[in-house]
Amino acid sequence: MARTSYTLEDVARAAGVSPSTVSRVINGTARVRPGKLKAVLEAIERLGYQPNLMAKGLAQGKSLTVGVMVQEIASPFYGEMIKGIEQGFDGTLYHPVFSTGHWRAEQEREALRVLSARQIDALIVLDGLVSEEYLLGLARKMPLVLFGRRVRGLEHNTLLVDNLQGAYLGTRHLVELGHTQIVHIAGPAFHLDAKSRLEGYRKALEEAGIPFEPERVIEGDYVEPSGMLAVESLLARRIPFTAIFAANDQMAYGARLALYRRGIRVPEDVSLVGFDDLPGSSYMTPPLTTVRQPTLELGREAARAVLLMLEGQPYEPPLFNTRLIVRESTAMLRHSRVALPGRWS
Amino acid sequence: MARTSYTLEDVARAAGVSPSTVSRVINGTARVRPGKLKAVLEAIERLGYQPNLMAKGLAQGKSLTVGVMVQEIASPFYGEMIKGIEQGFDGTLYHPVFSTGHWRAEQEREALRVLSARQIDALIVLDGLVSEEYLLGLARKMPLVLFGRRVRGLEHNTLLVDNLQGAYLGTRHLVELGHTQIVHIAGPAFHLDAKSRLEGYRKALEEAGIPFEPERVIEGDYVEPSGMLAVESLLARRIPFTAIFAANDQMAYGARLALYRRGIRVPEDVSLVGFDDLPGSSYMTPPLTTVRQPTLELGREAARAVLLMLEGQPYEPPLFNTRLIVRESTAMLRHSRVALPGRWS
DNA sequence: TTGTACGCGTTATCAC
DNA sequence: GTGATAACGCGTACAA
Repeated sequence: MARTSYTLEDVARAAGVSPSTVSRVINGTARVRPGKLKAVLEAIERLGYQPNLMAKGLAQGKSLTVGVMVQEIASPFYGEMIKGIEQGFDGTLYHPVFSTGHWRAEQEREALRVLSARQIDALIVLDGLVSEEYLLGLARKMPLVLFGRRVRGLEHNTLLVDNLQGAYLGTRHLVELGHTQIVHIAGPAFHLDAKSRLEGYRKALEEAGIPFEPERVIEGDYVEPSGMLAVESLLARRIPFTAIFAANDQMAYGARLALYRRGIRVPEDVSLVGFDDLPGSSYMTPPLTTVRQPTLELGREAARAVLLMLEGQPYEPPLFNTRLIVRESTAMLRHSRVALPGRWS
Repeated sequence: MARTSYTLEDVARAAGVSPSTVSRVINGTARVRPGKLKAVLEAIERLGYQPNLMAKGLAQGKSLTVGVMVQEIASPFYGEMIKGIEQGFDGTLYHPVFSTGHWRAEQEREALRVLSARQIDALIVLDGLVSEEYLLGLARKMPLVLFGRRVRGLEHNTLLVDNLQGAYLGTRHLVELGHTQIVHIAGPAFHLDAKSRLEGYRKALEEAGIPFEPERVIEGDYVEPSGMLAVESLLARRIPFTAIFAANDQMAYGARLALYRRGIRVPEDVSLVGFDDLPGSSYMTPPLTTVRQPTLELGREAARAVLLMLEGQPYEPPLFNTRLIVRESTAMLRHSRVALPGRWS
């Protein structure tokens, strides 16, 4: 295993100039005589020289690396965001480095520790439970972009989605189809999004003059099994319903399976609405009506925000809107098929 | 923004020792007098000192970073592998850094370039089209672990899954249920896995005395829409079938939707088998019978292999087995319901 | 056992 | 314009 790669000095020697000149050519830091410029460029080409980013980082006190703390790397939702973040850094000198928190404050801190040891220049935090003080402390040290949390003092670093409006749209869609017995499978109570979506559901009901009943809200944890359990619980408690609004698509998938197991048809017997519009939702059987959240764009915007902050430019985060995607899991309520608890349990 | 973090020298000063002693304490490079050791440890603790990995890397010619070239970061399949890789490096000093190739040789090279600029110490390559020579060249420079490809000379760096056997199991399952009109939605021909799975399908048919008919094989591209198109093409050409073996779960999802659209029931009219056992497959309607590939374990093993190679230890890759997961998308063939092309098109 | 001095590959600050 | 020279923060011979 000979020398693994060339150094700036090698290039300088090959081009017959000083290392500083080579550096200047590479970074465009200063003008150099055309002749030398050409010689340097050729030498770089010929040797296949690649700058060592660690050395560059050491010298400049930068790492050209942006840390991303994500909760789960293999979830369809975060997957899209990660993809967006990657795209956002594409073509720049910066590169994202990921670390996972698994929704546990302790692991999140560990993840952040790992990232900071790598001298990240900026940080993107997707959801999580780590304390606000901790985040505020980080924000003092480097550009920080937050998603899914609201922290006082970090308003300008936070990407917001109008979850309340989205949930309102989803629920109103069911109301417009004639449904009145609409249950809600909510997300975890400590989750900001979940709270907003519950509010949106409530708002749509109230607007339609349908009484809000707490027993019609089941709290899940944003993954499939909880959606399934929610439906089973509803059925076991003989709570009648003709429509379900799930706080995210994954729980809607779970709910859909529970209904299938009981022979309850979607959408003939029960209409189902999700939230997120995951890539798989258009392939659910039947394709899922859901509230689209611009996940990919959110990731791209997070990267864009970081890049701007890194340049010292001001950043004003936009409010992201959601939109209803009507597919085939929702249908007009037909009275002959209203859910009869007795029939299902 | 004051000084962002402490240096080894700060710790040395605080502990009243020399920087080298601090270094020795941190790396356990040599024994130090208990008194000083204690002082150093306390200083580290008190200052909250964290070593600068870039400087460390520069000094040792290592980056403690492992590059991972993956084709798609937001796919359920690669998502699981990435998760496994992350888990595999957890608790070690190494950290994975990802870059995506999108199944395009040019982008793959770019991704590899980006990674090598970061001085990665080792590389994990998941699938792809970049030339064998290129991979061989990389393997000469650093530990390399390959998945999804076979390259002469890199046999000991390659993680292999017995795809042929898996496809055989999936197809045989259909045969055992009485099916004889079994179509295959294959993966891209240039894909090694796809070829093996096609062979497995063929082997199971031949073993059962069922003639292999090329027109019953439709080539897809491993994503949902192609599975949908495959079924539509079959139907349009009035090729009768009572069972589908899809080369991966994502295409099975697409096929399932096409069947739903035509009112063809699964499994009553057509049985469906996939491959991979993605996290979502147990929530398909009906839950998908599929051939499980130990994706998470593969990721973990890739990390383990890299770690061993990094230590200069010999590595002998195991052959990963698949196993059939029978769920509800397959059923005994009932003659009264054999697919009648006339009825469906 | 411990400290000093140097080098890792690059950029930044000087003079020239 | 250009080239020495000194950092950047750490590991590591070497000397003590």
